Amino acid sequence: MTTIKDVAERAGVAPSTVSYVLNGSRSISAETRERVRRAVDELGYHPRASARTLRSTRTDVLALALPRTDGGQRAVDGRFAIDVSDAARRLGYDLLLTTAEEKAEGLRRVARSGLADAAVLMAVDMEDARIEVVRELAFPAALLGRPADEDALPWTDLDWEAAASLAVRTLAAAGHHRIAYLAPTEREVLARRSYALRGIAGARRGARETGAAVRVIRSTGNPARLARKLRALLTGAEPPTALAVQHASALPHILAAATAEGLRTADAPAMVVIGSLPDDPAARDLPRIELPVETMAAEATRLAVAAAEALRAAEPDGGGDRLLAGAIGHLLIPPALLPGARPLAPPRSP
Amino acid sequence: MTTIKDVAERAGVAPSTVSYVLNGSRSISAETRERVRRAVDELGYHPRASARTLRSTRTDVLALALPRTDGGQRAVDGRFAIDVSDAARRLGYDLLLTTAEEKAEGLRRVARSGLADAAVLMAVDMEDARIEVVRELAFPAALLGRPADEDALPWTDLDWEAAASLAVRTLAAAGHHRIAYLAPTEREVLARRSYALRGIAGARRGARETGAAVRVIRSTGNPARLARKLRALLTGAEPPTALAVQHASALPHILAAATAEGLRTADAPAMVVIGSLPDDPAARDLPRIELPVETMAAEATRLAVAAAEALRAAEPDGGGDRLLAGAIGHLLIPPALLPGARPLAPPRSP
DNA sequence: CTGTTAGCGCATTCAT
DNA sequence: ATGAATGCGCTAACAG
Repeated sequence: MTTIKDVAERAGVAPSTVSYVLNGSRSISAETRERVRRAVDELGYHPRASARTLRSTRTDVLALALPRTDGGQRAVDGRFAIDVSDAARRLGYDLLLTTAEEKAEGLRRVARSGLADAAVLMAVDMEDARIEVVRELAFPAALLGRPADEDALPWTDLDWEAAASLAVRTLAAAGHHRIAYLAPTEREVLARRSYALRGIAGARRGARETGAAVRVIRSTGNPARLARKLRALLTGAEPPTALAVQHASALPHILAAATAEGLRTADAPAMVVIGSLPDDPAARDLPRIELPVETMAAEATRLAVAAAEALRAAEPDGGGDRLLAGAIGHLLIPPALLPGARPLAPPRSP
Repeated sequence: MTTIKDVAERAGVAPSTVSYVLNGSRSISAETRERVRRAVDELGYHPRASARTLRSTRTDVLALALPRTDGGQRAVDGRFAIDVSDAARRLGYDLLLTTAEEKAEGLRRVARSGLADAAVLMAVDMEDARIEVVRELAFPAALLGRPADEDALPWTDLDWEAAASLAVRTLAAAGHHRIAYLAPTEREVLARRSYALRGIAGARRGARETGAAVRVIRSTGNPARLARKLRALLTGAEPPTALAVQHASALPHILAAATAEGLRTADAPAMVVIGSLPDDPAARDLPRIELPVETMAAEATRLAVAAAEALRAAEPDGGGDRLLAGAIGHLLIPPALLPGARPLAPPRSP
């Protein structure tokens, strides 16, 4: 309830002087600066964000557009959300969560009401409707994921294709000729999620590069169905001798099934995991390519902030949105294979 | 860039009329209402949040105060964050994440700058410094966790004490007389996190109630140290025949160690899990008491919103903060034991 | 340079 | 249904 006027009165100066002291946007004599400082402290004054924003058209808030997903995915999404929040805070921004119910409605609402300066978009699809939305609104945004059109907006992502290919090549190099690639869930594939499609493409590329037979299996969020699928795979004709697993969140299920069906996972896993969370204890002992959550979060945040600043810089002139197209940055993160506790198993002799 | 004035002009009415139409805070003739509606659509008008807030002193934003935790915990916290975001949206609020770096600084900043109408506080400690902060600022808040002082603020929580006690009693009823209780990490215990201390208290109570010998072991986030701890426990003198596990996020590690050391987890687990996430595949097959994330998130959000509304209702009078103390709600959620895929193992004969 | 005055940004709401 | 006042902080223009 205390305003800049109260502070000014108490310090015996004009309101504008207080503003200048607080923003440092002008030199003020050390003596009055001190007086103002003291008045601020004594009154516990803090500028009203809404007033500041109304005047300056900046909110110092970033929006994070989350997808609406099922429970299994939420832990991963939430992890990203927290890391983005950390990164944002380090750049002086707060983070507003936007769980997009329908289409891009939440994002649209946040952008148009001026609740945020820029947005980070999670769970990017190959052709993502939100890209059109933010462009149409000329709202600064960065993608946490790599869309089909790489020049539409700045983005960052793990190189899923390279990761999947690396996983397959690693297994092939260990002597495996029949490999199963456990992709993300059917649902994610059908939604054309970027990471899912690129992972599958990478698996296929790995097959071509090595000559190994790679069977791509779409996973499922339903544990019972997943177990049946895996059993059918491992007990069927020409079963694979190794597994590359992109559906990392189901790892415990997969390990259980693989162990039960004799894939030698317990003492020497014939398995590589792709995109596991850095602290996932289920993946810890396996050879794996981790999801670089922190790097991705930091970079996407940086790109979003950069886009917001570019817009502010361009605005005064009037040229505006065309200019921005040229300055779109990317960060494609190469996969790193972590060895796991035990070396990769050689294939069982048939 | 389009304002309420533009709309008014296009519709041939006064700005205030547009406002009334948009907020429905007054009856307007059907005819002009239509004209205004059309003008809004044609211009794509959306009210500026900062202007609205400046005037009305409400933001329709809720703050979520997150703790600063290590990676392992972040997935759980993030899950909560998303569920709170969902719940908030359903009540017409957006959610602002506040990763509290030092003490309650983030929360304080958000409250004082008027960025949010109320806060939900996560990861509550027994004596939580943030409680004092929000009371001092007269900022509406609800706790996602049960503090020592249960009447300071509204809160909701799983009844961890009852849950731990139930877990111990369940194991005892299955014939186990020596039980180990794997509590949360040392770090959480030392931070005096409410759920950790109450869980341990419940385990002790369970021991008293059943006469079973219950050894409480604090866990650790370091997998290697955890493995050593478990090995020492299971191969030491008088090893437990069953495990109650509150450190659910380390479950894969714990299962591995328990299996290796001969606790019969693989075919018939002598184990109950307390506070696992609803979709955690690692806990799925075990008898467990799940963390009711969705219920807790919804309730905490509801309480926070209720607190905000109570404050708004009280404000005009002038009575204010004293009034609120009487209307503090709680929701203590009783534990529910889910059976797991296989029945609980009888103890091995010694 | 340092400090002050005045006007602006936009939606809400009380009188008229 | 309208006009005008209001909420709060920023900043250009002005004065010392």
